[in-house]
Order: sequence, then structure tokens, then C-alpha cells
Amino acid sequence: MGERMARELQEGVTIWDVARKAGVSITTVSHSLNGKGNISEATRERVRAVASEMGYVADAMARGLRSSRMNAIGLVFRSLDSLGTYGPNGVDVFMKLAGAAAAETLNRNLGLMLVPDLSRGPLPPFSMSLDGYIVFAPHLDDPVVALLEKRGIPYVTWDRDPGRPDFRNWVAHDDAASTRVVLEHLAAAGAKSIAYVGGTDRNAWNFDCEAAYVAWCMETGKEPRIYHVPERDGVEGGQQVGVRILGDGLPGAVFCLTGRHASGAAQAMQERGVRIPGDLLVCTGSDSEHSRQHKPPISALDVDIPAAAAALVQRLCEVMEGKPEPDPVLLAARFLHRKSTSPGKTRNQQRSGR
Amino acid sequence: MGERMARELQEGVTIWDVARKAGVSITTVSHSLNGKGNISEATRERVRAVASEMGYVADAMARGLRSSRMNAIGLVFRSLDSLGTYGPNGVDVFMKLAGAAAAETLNRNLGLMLVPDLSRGPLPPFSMSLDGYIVFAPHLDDPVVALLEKRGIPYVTWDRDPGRPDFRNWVAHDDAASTRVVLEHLAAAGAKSIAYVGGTDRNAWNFDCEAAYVAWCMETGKEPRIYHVPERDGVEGGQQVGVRILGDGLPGAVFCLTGRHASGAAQAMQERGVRIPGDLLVCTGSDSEHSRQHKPPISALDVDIPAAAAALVQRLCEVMEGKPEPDPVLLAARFLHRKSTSPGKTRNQQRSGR
DNA sequence: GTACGGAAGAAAAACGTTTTTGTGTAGCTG
DNA sequence: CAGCTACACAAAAACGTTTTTCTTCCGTAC
Repeated sequence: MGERMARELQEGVTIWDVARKAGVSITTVSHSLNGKGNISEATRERVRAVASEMGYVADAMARGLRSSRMNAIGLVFRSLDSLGTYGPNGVDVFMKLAGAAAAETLNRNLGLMLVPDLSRGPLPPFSMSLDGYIVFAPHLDDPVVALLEKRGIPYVTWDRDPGRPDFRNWVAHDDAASTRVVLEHLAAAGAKSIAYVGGTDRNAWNFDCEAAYVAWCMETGKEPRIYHVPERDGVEGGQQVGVRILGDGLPGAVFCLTGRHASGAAQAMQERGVRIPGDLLVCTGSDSEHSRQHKPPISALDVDIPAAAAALVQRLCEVMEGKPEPDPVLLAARFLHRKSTSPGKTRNQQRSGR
Repeated sequence: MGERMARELQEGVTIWDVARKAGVSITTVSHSLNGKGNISEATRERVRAVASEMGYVADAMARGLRSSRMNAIGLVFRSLDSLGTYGPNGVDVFMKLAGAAAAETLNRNLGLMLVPDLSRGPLPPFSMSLDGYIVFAPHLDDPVVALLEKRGIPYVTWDRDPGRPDFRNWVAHDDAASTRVVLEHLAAAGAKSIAYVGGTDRNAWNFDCEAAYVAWCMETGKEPRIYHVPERDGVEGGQQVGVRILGDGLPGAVFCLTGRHASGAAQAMQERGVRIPGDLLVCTGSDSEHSRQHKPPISALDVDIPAAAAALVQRLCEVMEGKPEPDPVLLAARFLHRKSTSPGKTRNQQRSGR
């Protein structure tokens, strides 16, 4: 029996094999297994037993061909595409999201396909056959989004597409509100002036945070101090901007959107004698290993990745099922209050680590 | 034209549409596009032009059904499965590998599918239709490997499968050699005794490193001091083992396989007054954000991820093409010499960071 | 003038499902 | 007992390719 079973489990047990063994037609097998049609419970049960005993699994491609559903979705990281590397140091939000999305899709019996930049080079063979896409951080006039749109492939995005105000299937943080939380926290902690360091990717995150920063400055009558560093420059870019900021005069606080920039800026300034949080408060808009491990640890806005993944997958499934578009989903970012923005302790205390 | 093209690019332009428009049979279209059959160059060119003008892309599932090649491979992280989370803090080797593998597969016009644990729960729909698998860090008697074996699906593993000495399609570091490099480095830096902290997953990495450690101790006449911490316990587990090691008497050096354990152990011991590298050298067998960011930075063995991904994908493609099995691929781990194992500096120097 | 052979392409089979349509039997109604 | 319905299942069509086999045409050799 084991011998025989092993042979049957070899690739290639089709619906015909099951039908023959169960003494029914392939229709009956299909219906039994999918809970459709009009089959007596007895037959259904028997067929199920035979199928599972034979280790039958419906061929995904045949099924997909017929029902034009692939049961898999694609995940494309636009920000990684522009970063030029798919494994940047310390930026773990991507893997976390990929992992969480994979777990989430598995719950719905969907596969998750990792698709590098769709817009250049030849298309990966069945990128166009996937049932839907999650596009992470599309940028302005994103060609990947345009392609999906043209093909009529359902998709959702993390962060809105800045060039498509009418598109509603997105999930994101409320960046304006989060920015405000940060700025008010910094102000409450005693910062008189706050410098802002954004990235150069033309995505909603950069746009919205900067707009919120400017608006807040207007409201509170402060002079905006805005710096931009390319995302791909990472910690090094942060160090350079740290030096620039110092040259322009030490502000009360620095708000860097990316964790790597924040870490680099803080490090450069600390090396030049600035004490954090004594002389300067530092906060970042996206938590990363760098912000966590910096001495002192840097306060950060944090994404609840599993929640984000769940919301994205859920919304995508709704879109794929043709449900009417509800409003975009806005998640609240958590603010992680760490040492780098602790208001005015004495200078000695801050040295003792921990 | 633009209007019309846009409509045609809508989903659903089939080989029939192309054939009709070009005034030939579907056979001719298929042959023209795939460079097969006996078609005059003129026709071939004309068909190609029509097809690309219409934005025709062969349906991946129909093609896959016919040729029983899916043009996609699966990637499954066994160590993440056992870790219980797909986004562990600071463990970025996975995303890096996923990203590098995705880039590598794209070069070969293959898709990359992320597949969570295959061995429990219902199978993701077409996990069994994929052309091949990369299994990262299979453990002893790994059910995922068994399943693939049973189904006759080609696969390669990162690290050998400890339960299948005959299986040769794997890529790994030479763990024995690497361990030796570390131990000799620690000894050369002045460590008289070296404690070893391994994980509890039953994979080749844990087995081979520990065996190499024991062998080295025998050779050099040292008493082995072995500790085990579950991988999933992370930094916290490291802290606990740090305390245990201290209780057993301070060794000259500690070699922790995982970066998170190393960081935790170092931290716990530093908090109890141990100076690194003054009183104790610390080294880890796998670089991670934790080892990089620790103060002082912890020396580590590092994987050349792109090389690993390239080797894995390459080997998998060979296996899928039925090439005879050459020897397993052994990559050399780089040893990253950092502050935590710098031999006997004065105690004051080591405080000034950097 | 017929047979042969190669070139260029068309027709048809096959891949393994799902879904639509058919078919036969049993039970009930009028 | 003809006719209708419900039931349980089977047959066949369809999905969009690739591949195998078949046709047609034409030039050349016998």
C-alpha cells in the first residue's frame, strides 16, 4: 500500500485517475470536490476519500485556464525598484510586509508572487495572468500602475498614487495626521525650531508629510527648514545632511522621514559634539533597525505591518470580487517614544545608556 | 490609433485575434513567436509585428497547461516557518535573499513565488505546479522536502538536508571551515577559552558548526562549553544565555551562531560590567542588523547574498533541465572583523565609540 | 508525365480542469 | 398511464496555448 501510494503520489494524478478509481465521471469528481452541482452526499464523500487517498490536487494551470483565475496575486515594491537594491540594509519593512502578506494570502488560499519592476525589460511570463496586484508606494505617474490599469488588472496600493486622485483602492497611514503628531510632540518636548528631511522619490508619503510640515509651520508661525536626501543614499546621505543642517545652524529638532537618514544625521551631528536629546531632538517617520539600534534609540512612527498587510489583501480581494469601492483605508501610525526625543533631562543622565 | 490600441490592450487578446489580423493560422502565430516550425522570415516578421502592435502576451496558464512548465519557482524559508513569524526584527537575510532571488529569476524570465510552510494546512493552490523550489535551511526530516521529493518536484536547498546525505543539490557555506576561521581568530586575539551558543533548530548549520567547534576543542585540548538557545527567543534568549554564561564563569570569548543571540548575550554581560572586547570577545556566525549596530559592533560571518541567490537559482535551473548532478556548491563566508574581537586594547580606548 | 521531396503553412490533438447541457430513472400528479 | 419534476450523474464544450500530423504547392529528377 505504501509502495503503491507512493507511486500514485508521483506527479500526474489527474481528475481522470480519481474518476476511474471512484467509478464515476470526472464531472462528479469536480463537483464533489468543489461543493457544486447536485451530488448525493454519499457519492461526494466517497469521491473525496478516494481523491485525498490518491493525493489528488487539481492542476492549478488547468483550473486557472478554465476559470481564468490564477489564485495568486503579485506584490511589487516600487520603492525598492527605485532604491536599486532589493535588500537594503536595515530596511526590514519590505520583508515584513512580504511575509505578512504571504501569510495573509495563504489564509485565503492564494499564492503570493514577488515581482520586480514590471515596467522595464520583458515581462515575467505570467505577471499579466495574476489575479491582482499589491503595489507598494507607487510614485507619481507610476508606469507599473499605468500598465495594470491598461490591462484591467485589479490592484491596490500602499499609499495613494499621487497622480491618480480618483483612484480609491489604497491603504495608507494618515501621513498628515502622523506628521502633526510628531511635530507637536517635538514642540511639546521643547523644540523651538524643527528641521525636516524628506526623500526624493515622488510618492505620496514624501508629498503629504512635507505638505503637512509646511502647513504646521504656517499655522505656528515657524520658518520651514526643508532638506531632501535621495532614499538610496541611506545612512551616508543622512550623515551628509546632518552636516548641512549643522552648518545652517542647530535647530531644536530634526524630523527625518526615513530611519536610515535619521540615523546618519544623528550620528554625524553627535560626532560633532551635538547631544541627543540634550541639544537636539531627533525623530523619524519610519521605524527601522537603524532607529531602534541607534544610541540613543530614535523615536519613530511605526507601521503595524500585519494590519497593513491584512488591509491590503482584504481590499484587493474585495476589488477582485468586484465589490463597490468604499473609501480608502487609513491606518493610524503608532508613535514610538524613545530616548531621542525625551525632553530636557540633565546631560549626565543621557550618557548612561539604556 | 491610441484609442484603438488601448482597447486592444484590454485583457483578452488571444492568439486567435492575432492570427485573424495577420491572416494566418494560430499555428503560424505560435511558431513565429517562439522561433519554431518552418515559417518564412517574411511571415514571421509580419506576425511578430502584428502581435506586438496588439500587445499580445501568451496566456501563461494556457501555455503552462500545454507544456507543463509554469515558468515560476517557489521559495520557502524553513527557518522562518519555525521562527513563527515571517518578519523577525533585524533578521534581514531573508528579504535580501528573496529580493536577490527575485532579481535572479527575473533574469531568466521566471517568476518567484513566496510560499509559507507547505507541510501544514491546505496547500496553496498551485504550489504543486511550480517548476521547482528553493528550500532555505531545511531541518532534519523536513516534511517540505519530503513532500517535494514525493511529488517529484525539482528543488535545491540552502544548506544540506541533514537527513539526506545522498542529496546533492544544495548550496551552502562551508560551515566547518568558517567555524574554524572564527575560533582561530578568537584564539589569536587572545581568548583562552571559547563558549559556543547554538540554536535549537535541527538543521545542518547548527549541526555542522557545533561539530566543528567540538572537533576544534578536541584538537586544541580545550574544554567545550556549549549552550543552546531557541532561535525564536531572539535577543531576549541571548540575554538569558549571557547571564548563564556569566554564572558559569567568564570565558575569553563567546561565539554565538545567530546575531540576535550574540547581541543579547553581549548586552546582558555588558550590563553586568563585562567589557567588550576588553574582558570578553564576542563573535556571531550570521551577520544581522543587531550585530552591526551593537556597541561595539560585533564581528560576524557574512553571507554574500547575491552570490548565494545566484548559485541557488542557477543550480535549480540545471536540475530542472535534468542536468547530471555535479557536486554541491560550497561558498566561502566572509569574516567581518569588527571591534568586538579586536585584541587587547586598553580599557579606556574602547569607550570612545566608533 | 509521374514520382519524389521540401517548403510553408493549416488542421487537429492534446494539456486538465470547470461549466453547461444531456440523459435516464424514480416518484408523483392528474 | 402519459406527463412532469427532481435527482444523480454523464457527456461534451470550452479555456488558450503548443505540438504533432496533414495538406498544398512547386520544382526537379526519372
